[in-house]
Amino acid sequence: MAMAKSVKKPSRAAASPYHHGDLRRALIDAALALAAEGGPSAVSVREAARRAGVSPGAPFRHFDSREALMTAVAEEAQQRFRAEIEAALAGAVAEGPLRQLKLLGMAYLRWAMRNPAHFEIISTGRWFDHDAAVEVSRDNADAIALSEQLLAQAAASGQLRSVDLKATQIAGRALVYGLARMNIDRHFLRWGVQPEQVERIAEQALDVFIGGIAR
Amino acid sequence: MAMAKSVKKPSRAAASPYHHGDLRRALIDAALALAAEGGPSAVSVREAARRAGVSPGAPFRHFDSREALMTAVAEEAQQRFRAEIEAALAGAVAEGPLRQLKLLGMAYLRWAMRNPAHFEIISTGRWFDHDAAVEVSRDNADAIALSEQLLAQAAASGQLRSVDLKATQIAGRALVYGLARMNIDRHFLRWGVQPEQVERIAEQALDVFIGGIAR
DNA sequence: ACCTGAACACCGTTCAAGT
DNA sequence: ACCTGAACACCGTTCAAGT
Repeated sequence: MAMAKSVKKPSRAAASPYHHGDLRRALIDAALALAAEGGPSAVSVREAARRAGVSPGAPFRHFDSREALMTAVAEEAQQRFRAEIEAALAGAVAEGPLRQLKLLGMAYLRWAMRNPAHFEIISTGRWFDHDAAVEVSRDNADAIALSEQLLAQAAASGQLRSVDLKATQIAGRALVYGLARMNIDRHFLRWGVQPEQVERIAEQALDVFIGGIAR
Repeated sequence: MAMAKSVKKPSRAAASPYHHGDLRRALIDAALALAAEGGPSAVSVREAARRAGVSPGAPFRHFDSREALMTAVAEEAQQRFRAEIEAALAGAVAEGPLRQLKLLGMAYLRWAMRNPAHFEIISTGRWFDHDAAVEVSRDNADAIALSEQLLAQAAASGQLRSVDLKATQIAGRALVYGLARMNIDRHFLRWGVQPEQVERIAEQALDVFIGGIAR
């Protein structure tokens, strides 16, 4: 009897619903997968629990609410987003400020367009409590500061047409966010742009913008 | 007894839950109000029914599903959106194409920013079936055609820097959609823009863009 | 300490029954 | 023809009880 028990335990470590191991992690992964499959609204605590093989109440040991789970999901997505942008900028420190701005925009767009549901979660703000997501807020402030700095550099070396840096900065962000959003909201089909052309046309739009602000 | 009945009927025409009069209209209005109060996700068939003073099943006599109700709401919102844009352009037929583009953008942004929830419904596409919303699709195609025409006019009279009209057109739409979306998603607070400054800064961003594409 | 399973208050949707 | 009210299958969340 004691032996049967000791044989059973290790072999059923994954199958047994009791003592999961890292349920918190499993729930975040399930939520990320659900979002990728059906959008942020397809994330449900009960379905995440089902996929993790636990009862409907179990997730509430790890997250106070569905919103708290979404906040953790957002933090995870934000980390991936940031990593992609940092990698893109790492090899471009020697470039001019407008070139760096373009690379920043392209990295932003690439990730947003290849991970539309995860991008939607971190940017829409309806899915979780932004103030509770420390990393998301910090990364965002960092990105804003970086674009401000690059624009100031460009202005200082006489590369810009407009003197209104704040409006230029916001226009630039609105452009990339708008492109990412048009992709999420399936606007490109109405604009006659096929899915495989979206990244290319987005890059061209970014070129039009940067060409426009440049002297 | 017959008299009591004939007295009762007219005086309770509104209070009596039976034979509503125009339940369809009342449900659309309730849904519009719910959206304005708590965003599109706050629209529920049951709550709309409650506000209209009918039972939970009653709405399904008029709408096949929640999505069908949202489609009707979107059609109504789209009509208001279109009316605002047409009014703004009506007095500008004599203006140059770039000036008309700016007025088009400003009218778009004004309505989007003053009716964020209704704008979100018609533009997000997750809230209803776009193919079932004939008016929304038609209006959108019209707006695309108009901006294309204005840009072509500007190009023909040598007013543009870039030759890539398609990319320019998409960049312009991404800019205004991005600004409207940043407002919905509360990004402007993170950018240090107070609510009462949003429309002004959006206009400045639009000026930067149009100044940028102009020769 | 961590999870189950029943429970409660919601929601969308259906359908027989009422007027 | 139009609406009620009960029902069903969901969902988020709580909580006593199990291990």
